[in-house]
Amino acid sequence: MSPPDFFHQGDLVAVLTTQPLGRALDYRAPEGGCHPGAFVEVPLGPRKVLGVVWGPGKGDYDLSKIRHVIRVLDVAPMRAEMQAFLTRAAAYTLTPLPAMLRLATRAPGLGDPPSMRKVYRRGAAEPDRMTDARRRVLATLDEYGDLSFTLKELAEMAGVTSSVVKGLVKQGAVTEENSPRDLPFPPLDPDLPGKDLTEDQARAAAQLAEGVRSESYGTTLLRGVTGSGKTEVYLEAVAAALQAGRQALVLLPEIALTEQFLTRVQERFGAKPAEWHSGATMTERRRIWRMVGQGQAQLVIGARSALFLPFQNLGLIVVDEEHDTSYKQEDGVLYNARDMAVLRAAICGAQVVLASATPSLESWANVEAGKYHKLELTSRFGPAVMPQMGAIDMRAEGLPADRWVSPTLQKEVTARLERGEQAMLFINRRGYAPVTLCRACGHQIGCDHCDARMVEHRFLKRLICHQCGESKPMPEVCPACGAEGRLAPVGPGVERLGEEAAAIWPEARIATLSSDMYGSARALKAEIAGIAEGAADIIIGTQLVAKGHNFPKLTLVGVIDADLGLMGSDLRAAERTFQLMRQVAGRAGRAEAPGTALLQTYQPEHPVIRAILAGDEEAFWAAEARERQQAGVPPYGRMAGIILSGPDVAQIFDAGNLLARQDMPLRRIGAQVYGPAPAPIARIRGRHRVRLLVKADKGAPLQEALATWVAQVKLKGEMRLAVDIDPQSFY
DNA sequence: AGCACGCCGACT
DNA sequence: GTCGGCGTGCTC
Repeated sequence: MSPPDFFHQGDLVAVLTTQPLGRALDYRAPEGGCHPGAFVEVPLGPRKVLGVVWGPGKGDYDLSKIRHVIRVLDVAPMRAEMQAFLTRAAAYTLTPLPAMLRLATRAPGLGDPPSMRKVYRRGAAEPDRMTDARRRVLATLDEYGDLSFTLKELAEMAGVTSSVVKGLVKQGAVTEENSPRDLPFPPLDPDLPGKDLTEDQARAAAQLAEGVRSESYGTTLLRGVTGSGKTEVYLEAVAAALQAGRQALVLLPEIALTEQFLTRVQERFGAKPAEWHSGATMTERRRIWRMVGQGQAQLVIGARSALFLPFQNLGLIVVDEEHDTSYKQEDGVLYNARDMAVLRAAICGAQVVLASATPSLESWANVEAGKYHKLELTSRFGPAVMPQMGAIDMRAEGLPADRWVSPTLQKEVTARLERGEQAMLFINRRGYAPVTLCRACGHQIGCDHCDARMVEHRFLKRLICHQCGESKPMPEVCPACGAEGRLAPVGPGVERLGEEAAAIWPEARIATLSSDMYGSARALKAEIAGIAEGAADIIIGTQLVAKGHNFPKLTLVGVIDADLGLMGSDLRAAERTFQLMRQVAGRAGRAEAPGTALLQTYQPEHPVIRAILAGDEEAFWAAEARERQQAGVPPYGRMAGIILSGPDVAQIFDAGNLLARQDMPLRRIGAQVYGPAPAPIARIRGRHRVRLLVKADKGAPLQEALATWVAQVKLKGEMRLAVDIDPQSFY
């Protein structure tokens, strides 16, 4: 029997709230009735809470106690496919459904009446004097017919200042009126001419567009080296979605990427898309949420949480830099946005494009298994070629302990500077030094709340814990033995490398780029743009610089410590190092000048280093796949992490041991439990952490088994248990 | 998540 | 006797 499409006043309805109750509660439909999926306000005890009409009521509760829905909110009802997506995502990640719903209602003031603001449209009168600027404003308004715009939008679109618009208002040529604050986004025009595509790109674009036009589910891995024009190609898929009247979503891993990206979108479609990210204001969030829900935002560019926006007619999801580990949410609801994108698309009949120069092994394996299509972009724009790569064997360089730039690398950088080119030194460590050591007693300054060492940030003049963000001023005396002036920085960070570079090349203009050195993402973007145009000779950077920025004058990249990340028990360490090194190397030689990438390493014979140097990706993936297959780990097996946390170590270990002993539900599906062991970071924010790992065969029903297994123990007090399906990070 | 209820020890 | 600690349970 299909679910009813309307509930009349007094009908029993099941309402799912964002309160952690674990299930929907029965209410009576309000006066005027409601649709399934309606966003409602319901009484819960003494409070009023937000909820969604999930379906017909179960009727298993004392009828006399059932209360009425207070009111239906003035937003588009949640679509059945969104309900299905949340339900399946909750089941997959073993997250309570209310927590999932919370992700989908992350907009402020959902229940508020629409707030007002001033908007501008074409008036009847003509201005007394026509100027160039005025003409542009009126032309812009005429172009969009009856649509109206805010002052800022209109001025920006016409390329004038707001005073021009205000002048026109005085003359009556433009009218000013109050209108709801949440306005539709300016329409995008998919029929504008795109950039010229190479034959390779055009072929890939055509295939993606064809997929989109099929209006059915499919996932394509779009692989192309840095600078091969992946963005232009998938923007054509976006164009196809818009032409078909469907919405599109582009997920990006870093907010630092969006400015460059928005400019490209604007060039392609003539207007800016909606931009959803953590830095968005409350007003922006509410507008995007509402407009997406009304189908009046055609394209959203966003961080992973944009997946939970209420799209009405989603035809395409692009996951750019799909291998990026920041797609895995690491606190709160643990989900991988790449996998959830595929799930959402499968439910609503949309296409997924996973774009990367260095795909994850998971995606590589899905292509091999025939689940994903694959498109390769090989040719590059212009004369640039992939950089030459070489290793610098640090064992032969005889470098003093507190220096990081080898003589060989130094010589190479100097040569570039003499030719007026740019060089980049890459190190994946923020701050000045990762360790602060007392030379008197050997004490290393740690965080008071975490089992982690504090990192000196000389630029901020503080010690910072990279786990919990706790910071304190740099102490004068050793906190352990009280010795004065004996604290010494150990190891390199990006700031310290900058200091060394300034000593080696006193004449050079050096720019150090680290996310914590700029007050805002905007300031950082401006800085990067300046550097790309040649405002610096030497760029010193962390991870940040590896992510898609274009530096046309850059011809040399020196990777200071290519060994970082090769070590440790993390099963993805080799994969991540491989991807990172490839990306960094891809920074060099994007314009006319050929590039070189040099990796400083103490283990030049390591398979990962050798694969990078040889540029032999297929060989690397094949070897890595073989190893994981033999070990039965993802993507050839399934894993889950269980983190028990609480204030008392003994208590969480007891709970962990109890769980490990009651492993019948897991044994039944042939899964094994390892642990409990202290989580690699055994204490975060004052809470101790213990971890169990579960390993199962690929086809095993892991989630159901985990659910029954975990339900056996009842945690008391402050103890918490979190299940992490497909863990990415092992520390 | 909140909030009430209730069962114990430490105070007026 | 009564104030308040927080462990337990409920919310349609």
